[in-house]
Amino acid sequence: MNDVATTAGVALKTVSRVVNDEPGVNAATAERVRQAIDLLGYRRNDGARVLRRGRTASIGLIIEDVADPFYSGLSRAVEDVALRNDCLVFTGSSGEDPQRERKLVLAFCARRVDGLVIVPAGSDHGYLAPELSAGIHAVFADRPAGAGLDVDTVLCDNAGGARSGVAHLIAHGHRRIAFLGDSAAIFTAAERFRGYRQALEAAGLPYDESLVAMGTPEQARVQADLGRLIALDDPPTALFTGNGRTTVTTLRALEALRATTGPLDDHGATVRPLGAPGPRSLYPAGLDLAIVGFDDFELADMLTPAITVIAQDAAGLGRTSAELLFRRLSGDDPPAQRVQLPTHLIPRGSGELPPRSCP
Amino acid sequence: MNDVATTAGVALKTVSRVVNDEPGVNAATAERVRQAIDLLGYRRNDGARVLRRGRTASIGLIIEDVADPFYSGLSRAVEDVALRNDCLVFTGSSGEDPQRERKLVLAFCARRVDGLVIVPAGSDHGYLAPELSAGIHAVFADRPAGAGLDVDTVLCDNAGGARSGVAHLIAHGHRRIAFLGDSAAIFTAAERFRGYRQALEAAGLPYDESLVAMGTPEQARVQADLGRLIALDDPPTALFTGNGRTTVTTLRALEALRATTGPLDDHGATVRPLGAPGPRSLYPAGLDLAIVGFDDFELADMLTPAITVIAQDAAGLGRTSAELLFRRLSGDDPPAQRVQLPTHLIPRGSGELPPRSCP
DNA sequence: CTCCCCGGTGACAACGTTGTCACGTACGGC
DNA sequence: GCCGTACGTGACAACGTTGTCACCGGGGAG
Repeated sequence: MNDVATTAGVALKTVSRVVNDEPGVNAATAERVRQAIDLLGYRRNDGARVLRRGRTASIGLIIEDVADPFYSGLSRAVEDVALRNDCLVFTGSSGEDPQRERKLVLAFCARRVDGLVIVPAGSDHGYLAPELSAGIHAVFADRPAGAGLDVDTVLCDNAGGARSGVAHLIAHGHRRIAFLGDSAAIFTAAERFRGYRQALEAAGLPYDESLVAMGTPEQARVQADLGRLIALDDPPTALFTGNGRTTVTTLRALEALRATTGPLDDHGATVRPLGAPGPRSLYPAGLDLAIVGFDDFELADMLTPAITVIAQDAAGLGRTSAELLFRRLSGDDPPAQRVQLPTHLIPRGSGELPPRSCP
Repeated sequence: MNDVATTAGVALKTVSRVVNDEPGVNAATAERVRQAIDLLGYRRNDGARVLRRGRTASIGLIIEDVADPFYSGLSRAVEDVALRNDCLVFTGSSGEDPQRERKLVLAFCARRVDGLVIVPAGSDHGYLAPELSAGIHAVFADRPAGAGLDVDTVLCDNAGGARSGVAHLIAHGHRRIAFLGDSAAIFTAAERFRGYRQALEAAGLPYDESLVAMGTPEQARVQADLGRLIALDDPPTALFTGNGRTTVTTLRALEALRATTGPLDDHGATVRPLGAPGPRSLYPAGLDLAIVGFDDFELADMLTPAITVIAQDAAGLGRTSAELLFRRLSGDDPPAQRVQLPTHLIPRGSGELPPRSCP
């Protein structure tokens, strides 16, 4: 900028004015400055600008994993809102690791982002308190902040969604419904489990601990759990899966178990055209389970049978969080609020299967 | 930092030394400084640090859409490499819009990112030249830079992959193979189309323009094109789809066309257990097409039939690009290179279907 | 005893901006 | 002729760091 000023034969401040489209510069002078800028290939250093002005026009986004479709949808929505506010986005994946989350948050704060959208991995966010009181705004998305932090929070109706999914299975005649979910330490998983129990209770069905399997969505674990469920004296006729990853893993595990057992030949199984409603399984008893999954996923509608899901709105989560953040950044300062986004059930076939007839 | 110095009763510079773990500070003094830091909740302002030192320890990543699984895989890989180099990542989605790409790149440059990983949407990157000569390094991923820019580039073997996919179909007896791809203006689409023609030529098969349909992967367009293909006097017996999105859209379009035509009853169709090898279609002649798709996608293996694909390595693309970038950032300065990553064919069923027997 | 070196510390400028204030000129009204 | 005003412009400090250099006192070598 100094060079530009010298070249144009004006003072530093005049260049600054031209660069920032500030009024009060003679048109001829401005033109001379612009020529110097082009000549020297000058670009304003936003870092210095930020240092002087205080606002960085950037926000930090911390999610569990950009590569997960749920979070990448959320991510894109945040980015769009940010861009609309002339704001750039630092993105970081915590990978469900509270240490990495903390490191990223603090790194973003050291860069003096104006605000943060956080999908927390950990449950202790004490480390954020100094940053918040230093004026960095934070919004928690998908999961709430640890105790003692008074921040805006945007959640899905996890319990309600799970409740309606399980109720849907009950309405289709199921009485033994298993719950397969993520580790109970994760907020959303716990909430969905709560919804599961609420639905059972509302229908007057007993809660049976042996029908519950929660943990990391690894194929091996899920498959082992499914094996155990099927081997029960009174096995489940339906599954409720607690998130997209678990749903897919469960489908894969079922496929693997079927391959082990071997498909039945046509005895006792009804052949149905692909995609037709009301499919009946070709597989051994115990493996023809109804399924409802929490969270929609690509191609759920193209599987056989198509998978009934409780859809949550990842983009809505991101958009709402970002909008809340920018409202605060623009000076608005209402008390911290908690927003809950609705879910909705998409019946596709797998959730409408009746309990298998021949036990 | 000034406050910390005052509180601890030392000079500014001493605090700086403590904060940066520089040697030459008395242990007792350092301890006093650290207490003052904790007391005041001080965090170093990395913006100012950057201003003074020149390096920002951040890079910019521009992709087409974070929400697309291919790019989100790439994105995650870049992020991981960056984090390993203690570097933060600005992410931006261009949405295939050259203007937005340019805006994002320039915004990142104004923030003085150390380097850029770009999946270009446009083909004119003249605007980058000043930035490059200003010392910002750039690596192009997935698609090459516009003419005249001498930068590192990491690509997939698009032509080779498509060639092997089409050759696979030919090896399974197909002679009429349609190509459904993205707009020919997109580099990868053009390359894959080139591979398609190479494979035909290598097998001595004629190239028939009426078997080609390129454009945006919208359901309506793809469906119309499929309708046209099927209505040909000499319709294709196999499809090669040019990217993941197009593959999925094509599957959906086929499903829709089948629904229109209505499924056949059992006459002339062989019933097969789900997931068993060598499926035969239940659908009307003309709709039981073999398919090979470029780019793997989640659940491709769970569809009926499972979809044979040419897998490309999105994470590898991201990792390689980022590593190339960081090698340059660490001072290495070899001439710009072009890396090509291999693809590999994953046979799953849909690509091994023979041409339909009854025409 | 003198000299030199070294560990510990601090003063100061610089990084590239922008906000504040003040300067100088021209102009219209009294 | 004088004042007030408006406009165009510039000097300067400040943002929060860090690199450079200089200072001070103590201890070992000569």
